Amino acid sequence: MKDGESVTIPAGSSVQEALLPLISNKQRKQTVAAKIGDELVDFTTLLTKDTVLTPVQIGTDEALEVLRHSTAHIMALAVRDVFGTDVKIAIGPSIENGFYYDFARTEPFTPEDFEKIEARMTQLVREALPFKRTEIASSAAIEKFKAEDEKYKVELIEDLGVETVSFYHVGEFTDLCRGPHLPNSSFIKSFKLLRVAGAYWRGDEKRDVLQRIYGTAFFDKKDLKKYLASIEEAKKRDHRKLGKELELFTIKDEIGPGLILWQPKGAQLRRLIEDFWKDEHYRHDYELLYTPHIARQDLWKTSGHLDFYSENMYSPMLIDDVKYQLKPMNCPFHIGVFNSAKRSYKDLPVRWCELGTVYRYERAGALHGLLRVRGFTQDDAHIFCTPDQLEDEIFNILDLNLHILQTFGFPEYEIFLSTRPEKSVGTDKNWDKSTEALKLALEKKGLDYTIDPGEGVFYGPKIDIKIKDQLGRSWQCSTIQVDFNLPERFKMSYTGADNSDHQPIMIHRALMGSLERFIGILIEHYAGVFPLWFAPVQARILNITDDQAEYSEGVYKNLRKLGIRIEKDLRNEKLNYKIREAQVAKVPYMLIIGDKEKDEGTVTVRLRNGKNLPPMPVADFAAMVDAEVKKGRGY
RNA sequence: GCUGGCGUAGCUCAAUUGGUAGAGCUCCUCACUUGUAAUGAGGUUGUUGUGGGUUCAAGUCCUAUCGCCAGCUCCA
Repeated sequence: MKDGESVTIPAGSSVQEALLPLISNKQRKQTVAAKIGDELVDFTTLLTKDTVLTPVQIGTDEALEVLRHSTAHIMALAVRDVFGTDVKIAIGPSIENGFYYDFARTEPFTPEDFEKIEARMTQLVREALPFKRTEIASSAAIEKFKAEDEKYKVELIEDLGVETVSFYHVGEFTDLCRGPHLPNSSFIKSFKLLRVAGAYWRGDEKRDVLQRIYGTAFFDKKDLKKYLASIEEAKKRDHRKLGKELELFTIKDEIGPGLILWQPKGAQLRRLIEDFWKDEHYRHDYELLYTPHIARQDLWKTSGHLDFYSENMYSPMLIDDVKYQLKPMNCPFHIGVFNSAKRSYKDLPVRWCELGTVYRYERAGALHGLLRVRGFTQDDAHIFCTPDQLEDEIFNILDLNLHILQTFGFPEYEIFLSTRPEKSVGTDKNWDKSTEALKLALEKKGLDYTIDPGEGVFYGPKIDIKIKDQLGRSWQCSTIQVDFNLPERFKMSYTGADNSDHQPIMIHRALMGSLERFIGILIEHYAGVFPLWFAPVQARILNITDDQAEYSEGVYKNLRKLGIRIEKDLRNEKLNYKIREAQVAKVPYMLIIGDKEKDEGTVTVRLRNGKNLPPMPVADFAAMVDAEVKKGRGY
């Protein structure tokens, strides 16, 4: 049979018995499992009725999943071989990019242990141990595991609440497992243990802490190499490392964890992003707001944050005996602006945006560079509109949203529409109508989306947008949320054409999410090599000898006046040295000035890629930069 | 917050079984006046995160605390 083809297998035989005679030798080496519909099964699966089977071959995601799951079992077997059965086993699934297995052991696993485990695994793989499946009554399985003192397995089976469970045996190792698995361990061509970390039994922090060993496996050594290289690449691009090297930001113990200090270059980068953001909002008919960082505690009572968000809020401070709290969100302030005047239906929609800095408590272990902080700036906006305006407003938000993300170099999206959860406020009619409006707006914009049923926030449906970075990792930045709750709590109203009061619908939205986090993502996406339009430094002047210092100063002042982000390196150093430093600093243009340029009133432009442009007048360089910035920024 | 690992100069790192800290870069000085990725010489730099403790002696051991890292957890 041909690759990818399906075949009907009569009842009574195992997948292996039925399938192997039908495929070539070459295909046998390539086939690791099979599929019945969407369900993965392995060679040992016994077919109880006539079934349509599709072989699963190396090269598919399913095959990788099976491989990694089996490798997890081999690792568990190796761990038992090396450290004995005092090491208790929990669960060992395949995950994105690899697998893990959770163990309970008194001593921690060390890097040296990894070598031992890997060495043993290599032996086990060579032995081509078959994976065998058996089914057994749950009660018998529980007894077996009780006898072996495997309490995690006992609990798993008890919670399953089924009559029979399946076991997989490989070598001396028997594990409760749904499967499927590889035919035998020889398919495991290349694997690596990556790290060990604590993990709670069943993710519950009140329960035992287990040791989780992470690893990965591939059918091809080249793929493993590629994967390890991509981990290295991610390390090189780590925004914490680049942020230090490029002098963008710093975090100081004495100031506090999760609090960012922007250095001049980082501040410049941020200003450019903020300016672009403000300009685009102005062009899309938004008005800008500024609101304070603290408010009376009563405000947070009214908004409901004290009831359902206080875990993330900092303790109150007393001002003239009145309690105030740092803001975790900007919305109540924007509502305050709305409620500062009597509004007419003719005023709607209002679109108010703010780069609002909020403070939220994050657990110490969650903090991470710019990506997870305690004080951050949301690129926030709130739109107040009538129900009829909702669809158009969502459409316009999507338009602005995608435009901004695209301009920053993110053309790929995953979009999710989350619908009403069980616990929620608002009427069915409102939910249905709003959810429909979100759908229509997405469709009108021609966007594919996935529905996340019941994943909406309690106050309304929402759209989340994930972007993909240069390394293929996805990040959720944008969120667009409809809110029926706050307008009610703050008694918001506008006068309709019928001269009676109506409640506006509120939309919360953030496009970049948090500026800090977005900049962290940008640093990693571009590996610090920013496009000219938002590079904190656009050019650096390098003179060759002191003889051109005065001319260079003039060029510097001239370009700075023209708004070019320019630096000068007029030190008495060799040109090679200065070029190296500018290169390491990832400066887009180096302006080299020797006697020739001084005499002709020009600069020689060296690009980041090492190539030179012919000498050009300073004004031409400024015009070139200007044109490139306009191209990148859009106008 | 939890588990494990870690904390030495501004940065990157070194200090044999405990024996009063060292290198490169940065920075400063001098010489060199240099044409496309590191010129040479000299010099400064630390309460070894912080507080206790053990010891004749602690960067090394114990303890508390702060912070960082990998995960877990959390992220209406």
